Amino acid sequence: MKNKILVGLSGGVDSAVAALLLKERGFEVIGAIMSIWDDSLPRPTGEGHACLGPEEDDIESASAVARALGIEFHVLDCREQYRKIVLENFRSEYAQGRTPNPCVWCNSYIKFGALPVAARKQGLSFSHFATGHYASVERGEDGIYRLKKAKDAAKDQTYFIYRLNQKQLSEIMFPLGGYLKTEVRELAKNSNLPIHDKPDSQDFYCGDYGDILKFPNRPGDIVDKKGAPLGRHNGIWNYTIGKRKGLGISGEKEPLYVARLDAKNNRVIVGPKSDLYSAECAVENVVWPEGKAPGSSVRVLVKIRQAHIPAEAEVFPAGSNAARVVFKNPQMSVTPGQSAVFYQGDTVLGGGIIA
RNA sequence: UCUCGGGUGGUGUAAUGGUAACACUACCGGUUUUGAUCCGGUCAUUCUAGGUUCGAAUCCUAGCCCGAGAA
Repeated sequence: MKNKILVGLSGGVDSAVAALLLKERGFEVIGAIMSIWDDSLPRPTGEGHACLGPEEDDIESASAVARALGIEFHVLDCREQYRKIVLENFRSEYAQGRTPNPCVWCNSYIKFGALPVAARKQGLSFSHFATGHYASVERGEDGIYRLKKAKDAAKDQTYFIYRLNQKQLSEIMFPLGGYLKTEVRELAKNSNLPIHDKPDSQDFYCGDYGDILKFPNRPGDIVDKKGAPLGRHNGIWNYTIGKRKGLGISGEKEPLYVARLDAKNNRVIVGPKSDLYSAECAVENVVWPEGKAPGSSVRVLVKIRQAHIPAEAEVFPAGSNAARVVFKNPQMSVTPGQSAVFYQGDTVLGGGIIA
């Protein structure tokens, strides 16, 4: 008996090759793309490919891939959930002077949440759900599913999907986990997939974030640690901790970075790089993919943003959904709203949102 | 009005006779499935007008402007 696999297509190379590989392995494959773009939003002006944007082209690409592979293809409406969960979080976090990571929310609750649910609601039946993410899932001898890093360390996406739970992990397949990006492109090309030379998408949204946030300007001071005004801003949501560009403060001996966002007083606090290091941080909304929090503190490697080199740290669980992270060496730009993901070797042990 | 000091790119400084340096900002590009970091690149003929000199940001003269002081 063949398992039926639903593959989440994006219109890009990775998901296309994921579907290709599954098909070659003899699975019956169904393709689906989720629709998240809300036409009431202004059309982004920027160039390039982003997750959120008018999606006719992506749907067309995904459809072409499905045709090339000879598989079923469906468009699943996830707009409502996307708006409620991802965009809502995006706005509320920025409003509080925090820096959200929409990819984390989208993956856990839309791609690996609303999407398969919508598919089943539409009558599709499948045993597993696959995507083109660079990550791996392994089932241990103890029956527990573990999320592990991809072979291609540079492309590993576990940081974005650490919130997946046992139920989700049990039905997920990541066909690309053992491949390098270069190999994936090669496969796409050799199989004549129509999108083999499509550039990687990189952004969440390629327009002006203000279009999504819809916040009116709220000017305030940019100050140094002592509170001395150095410049002005039009809204603290235009800044994130560690940001250097765009401050417009000249004549300093060394570059200034955003050290803190003070939502209450509508101020951006800046300082030299040396002001950006934190020895520890509190993490909330913590999840433990294996099921429950460790009984005691654990030594792990913690990644506090995508492209951060994981840092040695000790995590002290506080109840089931909070924790305190103490870094061995202070880390730069520990940013509230971003995720801290805990790794033991290649395995994702848990993670949460930096408080 | 007088005296002293000073006027170099968007900002802060350097170069005191040999064709303008450094940092910051800004912009452009690269890296990056979070507009972060990081990396590369670009941006001044030195307040104005004369003069001295083979040659001046650097010396001289006048003007303009800024700061400090002065019945």
